[in-house]
Amino acid sequence: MKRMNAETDTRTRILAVAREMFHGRSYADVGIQEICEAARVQKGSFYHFFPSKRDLALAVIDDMAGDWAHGFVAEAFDLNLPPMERLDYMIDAAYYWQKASADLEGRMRGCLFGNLALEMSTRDDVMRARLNAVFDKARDKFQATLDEAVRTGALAALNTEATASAMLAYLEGVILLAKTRNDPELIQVLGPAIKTLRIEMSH
Amino acid sequence: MKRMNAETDTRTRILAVAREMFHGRSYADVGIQEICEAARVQKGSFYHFFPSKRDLALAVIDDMAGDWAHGFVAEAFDLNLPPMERLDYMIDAAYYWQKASADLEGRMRGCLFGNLALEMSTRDDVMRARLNAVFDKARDKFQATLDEAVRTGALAALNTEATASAMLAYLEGVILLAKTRNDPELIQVLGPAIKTLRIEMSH
DNA sequence: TCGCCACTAGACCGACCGGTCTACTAATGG
DNA sequence: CCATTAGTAGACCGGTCGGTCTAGTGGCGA
Repeated sequence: MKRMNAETDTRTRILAVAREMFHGRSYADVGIQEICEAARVQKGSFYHFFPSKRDLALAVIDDMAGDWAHGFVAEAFDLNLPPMERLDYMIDAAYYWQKASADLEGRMRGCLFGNLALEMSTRDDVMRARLNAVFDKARDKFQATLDEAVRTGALAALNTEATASAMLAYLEGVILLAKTRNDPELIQVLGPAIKTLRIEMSH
Repeated sequence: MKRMNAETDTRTRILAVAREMFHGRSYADVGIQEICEAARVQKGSFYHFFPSKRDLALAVIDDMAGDWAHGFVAEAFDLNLPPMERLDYMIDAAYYWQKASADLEGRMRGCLFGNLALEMSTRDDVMRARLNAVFDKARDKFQATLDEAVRTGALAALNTEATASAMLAYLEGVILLAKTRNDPELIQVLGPAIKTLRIEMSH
């Protein structure tokens, strides 16, 4: 690498702008030209860093998944809280995050991964697989939490893997509904019920 | 109307083709020309019936919402079954429906309304409102079922409106996750847990 | 029978799409 | 100090987008 200073690095700028735009609109609705303008970059530079729009999207997914893993998801789950309270913490975090963008831009953007998953799953298997991996990681976090809750006796024994998937599904569903209503408050109303979800162990 | 025979009516054909394409791919990914070719119709005819692509999408939403209301949703909820078992019936219906298209086309298409909601909610408020109305109707079905379950004593008193929303959210979330995994079986695994969802009455 | 009009046919439009290409700049390693 | 090369600039490409427009066509009511 020639440029080692990454602060306003071109690639980073493209990535940041693309993330915002994909999140707030959709993959298909955002053009490369538009991204370039917003990032104050020329087409030539863009295609120097990313072979195609699709590869940019893949990079955006990885980028945000990384931020997630080291950001508020890690916070929510690795906290010094009783396991079941961590779920409340993470619902809260989701709520405040969505509320912030709703207040700022007037509309809820929902979950980037969920948005992309529904838009792209039937069109691009590689992207689908990537999104799938992100969801798997999230499910693992839920499952670890549930395992701990069972271990400490806070929760009666259950199928933690399936229940973890169910919780992730519920979270995505709540965000979907809230986005459709354009009302982040729905997350606060419905969110806490995530703790009631149970899938028993199969015998 | 001049043409009263609606069987292979042009408008109907366009609507049917558009529904399939929007459902299996996405709004942005499907072009009008493509729709016209598949429906064996010329652009002129298309724009005779629909003022714009967006209006077509609106019509598709209404069309499918109608089919739903009189189709399997009505079946699932108006059945002569104990209320809580109706939920199982409707999970089953969702599973078989998704499995059918997965087997046929190799990929799960998910829920047309959920797909469109995430793609279009931030771009078109009218479409968002329309989708929202569809979800509201679905929630009402859930709520009526829950009310009945409470009335018959099958379920302890709870906030039926909020719980109904939660159930709808969960269903959409499960379908989202299953679509991302491209695995309809997930609906069968996670679906039944919909009955464990509970939001208590606020005091 | 004639005129009206729902409907069809398809050429055409400007804008924009994702992507390519060549020319240039400038920092770096030898 | 020069050669190399990462990165920038932006004109350009064919194709497709949603949408328009004009010229029919054909069946039905008067």
